[in-house]
Amino acid sequence: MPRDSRMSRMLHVLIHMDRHVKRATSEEIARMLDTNPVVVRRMMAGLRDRGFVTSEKGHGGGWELSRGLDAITLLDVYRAIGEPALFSIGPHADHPECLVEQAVDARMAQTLAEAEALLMARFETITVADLADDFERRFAAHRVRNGPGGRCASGTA
Amino acid sequence: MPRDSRMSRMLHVLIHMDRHVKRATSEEIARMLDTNPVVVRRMMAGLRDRGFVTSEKGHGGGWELSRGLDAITLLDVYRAIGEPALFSIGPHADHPECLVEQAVDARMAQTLAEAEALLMARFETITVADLADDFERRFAAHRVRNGPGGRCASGTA
DNA sequence: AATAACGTAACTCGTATAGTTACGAAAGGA
DNA sequence: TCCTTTCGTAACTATACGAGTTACGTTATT
Repeated sequence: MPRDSRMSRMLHVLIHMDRHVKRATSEEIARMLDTNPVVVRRMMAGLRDRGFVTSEKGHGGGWELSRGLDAITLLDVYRAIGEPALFSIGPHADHPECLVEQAVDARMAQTLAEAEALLMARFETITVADLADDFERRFAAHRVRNGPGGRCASGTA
Repeated sequence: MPRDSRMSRMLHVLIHMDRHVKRATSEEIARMLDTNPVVVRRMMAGLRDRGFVTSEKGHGGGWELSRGLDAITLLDVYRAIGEPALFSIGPHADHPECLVEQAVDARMAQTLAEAEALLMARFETITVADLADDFERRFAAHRVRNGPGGRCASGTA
């Protein structure tokens, strides 16, 4: 399993906030993600700084969406969590002056950059609302199979 | 710097073996990569198992290319080192039954798979000989700037 | 005031590559 | 035969970074 799951987890949270909980504390979100409130605050700080969610302290506080899911792209979320490294493979400058190493690493960098550009282009096109629609389709199919039930098959949020 | 540099390093070694050293011990290769002979043997074991290089024990032993660089693609090398994980981002199954999580992770997986397919297609197209040609062009330009000199600007191999 | 919540620093944990040590096996030379 | 060179490999340590945890401060509501 890849080491960095922040993007996936933040998307998960945003959809739950839109569909199910409206305002949620870090504690509640932590239960959705099966983790700790501190991890949640850390991951969501960037989303707050960029205006996708707001946080309120004190009684009745918590997190709230500050715009519609159709106004948040996957690229927005990727940037909000700090644009973490995409690839786990890459160069390692053993002898930076070696022209062989330079040639190899330049091609590797260029090739990875193409893949990165593709990913960024996709991320820019897909909104969180698109993912929420995917969820609705799965949910409809789920109701056909299992009959009417809770809003989330997991019962956790 | 990405954590896994095996592919880049193996490409570097293959080109040096073709152009400069023909037969090299793990010790010599370790110096090219500024590392340890054991690390070299570990990384090259897969290349040997797939027939791209041979290893000989004892006096006068070492590593040797067993085919031309134009018969080795980047995909061959990627596979030979064990097809390591490409991406450092991805899902994290917190609540596998949650339909929201499923929807998010399915899209993420699909998008990453597209980028992976692009990379694999590129890797399949590019041969190590292409990288060696890149090196030759850099070397020619280097000689124009600095006059005739050693075969490798680093002097390390 | 007391309580509920976020904000954040600082530390530990998990995991995978990289690096190191140690030792065995094989090949060739003296 | 014995010694040296070299690969093969297990096992351990070092490093890096996201994730998880603890602790404590701040703010807002009751």
